[in-house]
Amino acid sequence: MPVPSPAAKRQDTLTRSERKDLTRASLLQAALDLIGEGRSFTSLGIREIAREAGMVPNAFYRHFRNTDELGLALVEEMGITLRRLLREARQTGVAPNDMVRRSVQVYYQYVKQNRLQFLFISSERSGGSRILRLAIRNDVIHFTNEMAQDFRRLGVYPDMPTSSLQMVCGLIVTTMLAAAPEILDLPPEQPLLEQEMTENFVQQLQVVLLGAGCWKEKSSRKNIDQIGL
Amino acid sequence: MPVPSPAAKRQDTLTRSERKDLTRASLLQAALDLIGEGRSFTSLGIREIAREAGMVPNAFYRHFRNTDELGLALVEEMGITLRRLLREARQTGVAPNDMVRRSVQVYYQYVKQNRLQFLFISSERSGGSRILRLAIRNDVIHFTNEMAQDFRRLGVYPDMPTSSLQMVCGLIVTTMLAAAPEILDLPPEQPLLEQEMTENFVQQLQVVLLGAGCWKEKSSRKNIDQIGL
DNA sequence: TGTACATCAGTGAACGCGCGTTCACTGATGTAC
DNA sequence: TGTACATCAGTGAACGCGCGTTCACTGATGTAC
Repeated sequence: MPVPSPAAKRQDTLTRSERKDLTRASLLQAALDLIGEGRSFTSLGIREIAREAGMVPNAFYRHFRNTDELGLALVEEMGITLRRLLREARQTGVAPNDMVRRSVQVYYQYVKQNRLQFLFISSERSGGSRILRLAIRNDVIHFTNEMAQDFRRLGVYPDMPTSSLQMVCGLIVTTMLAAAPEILDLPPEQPLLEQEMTENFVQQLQVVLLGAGCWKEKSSRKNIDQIGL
Repeated sequence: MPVPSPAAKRQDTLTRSERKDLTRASLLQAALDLIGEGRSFTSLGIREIAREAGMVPNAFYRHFRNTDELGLALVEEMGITLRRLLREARQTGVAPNDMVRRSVQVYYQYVKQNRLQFLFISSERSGGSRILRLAIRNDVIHFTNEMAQDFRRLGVYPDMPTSSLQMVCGLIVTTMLAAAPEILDLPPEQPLLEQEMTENFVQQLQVVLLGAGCWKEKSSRKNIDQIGL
């Protein structure tokens, strides 16, 4: 009879609900892994996910009623990931030089490190099931508002009304999220392409921030129209 | 025996290949219709599309080898739609007042009128099959470049180098495309929500154009950093 | 112009397969006494 | 602490169904003479 390894022994001491949580987590991970293999979440089936997680198909029902419900759990995970991103960005602080470039680099690394989650968000944000789409959009709005609060707290654009600050942050978030799928589709080991994309991204954010700096409610519109567009 | 109606008679005079083109078009329309019913393109099947088009499943193969090939045909249609949008915007000309707001209204109407196509682009732009995704991204780059050429021709930002103009147009297009799914998910008959969304959209574009107006290659970066972000 | 033959868009039936869902079950974990 | 029972996460088998794909076909349209 084999002596149980420390790991096995540790597993043996888990309670039933702890084991259940582990299985649930492995279902979530299985779905993400399948997405990582190029499948789209919308096309995943219960049997497929259960198989990838190494269990019998109907065991799925002990954890989720259908794939949409599993999707909502993934959205929740993503919410946590986004909040973590903001926290990290906050800790980077308001550096004096090249702030935008550094933020872009942080974001770039973050997207690559959380590849599967960003793949999931990017593709389900406007495709697939309506329930999932709205849940993601809700989280994105949340994220945008938190960013606006951070701006306020850090004294960025101190004279700007809150609603305008939210509008500007919405624009930044849109730009960020649009960049994610391009980052993820980038062929690996192509530092030149990578640099070009990053540079483009940096410049776009600079344009937005510059515009926000000049922006003053209604009064500025006339000036814009005079620019000639 | 019934006298053939003028329409039927006209149909009778169609050549074989003309009839084939009509069937093909009805398959494309069937796919779009199913998307309009809330289905995502990725999850559509050959049998489903053929059924919606009123034909036997295997007739599908006379026109496309698989759903991806049909998707590429839809992307091509979309390319035409986008070019039409640019042409219409061009004809509107460089009006002196409230240019941005008017452009947004044109775009808003355009998205609603071409609802199914924009639903298709929005959801397949970053989800689903890689082939489709890349094809759409290619068309979007094309669209962006054409917009940049229009800007140049119309003398908008005359001192800006072409690469920067493209960067700015990329930002505008990103913002436009991000707005599409929100426009499409808007509950109907809610003029207040509609107005809020439009207003937000207008302001975001104003910020971008304002920023582009101040933007001057490398020299401006220092200023941005001094803003405090 | 009329006839005989070729083409080919669409049909109808059939196939094997993986799907979602159900059912009765097993046996380890948890609980009450 | 030990025992008897309840709970319930995961199993194994089965179901009916719609899927993609194949095959031989039909009959109107097109072509060659």
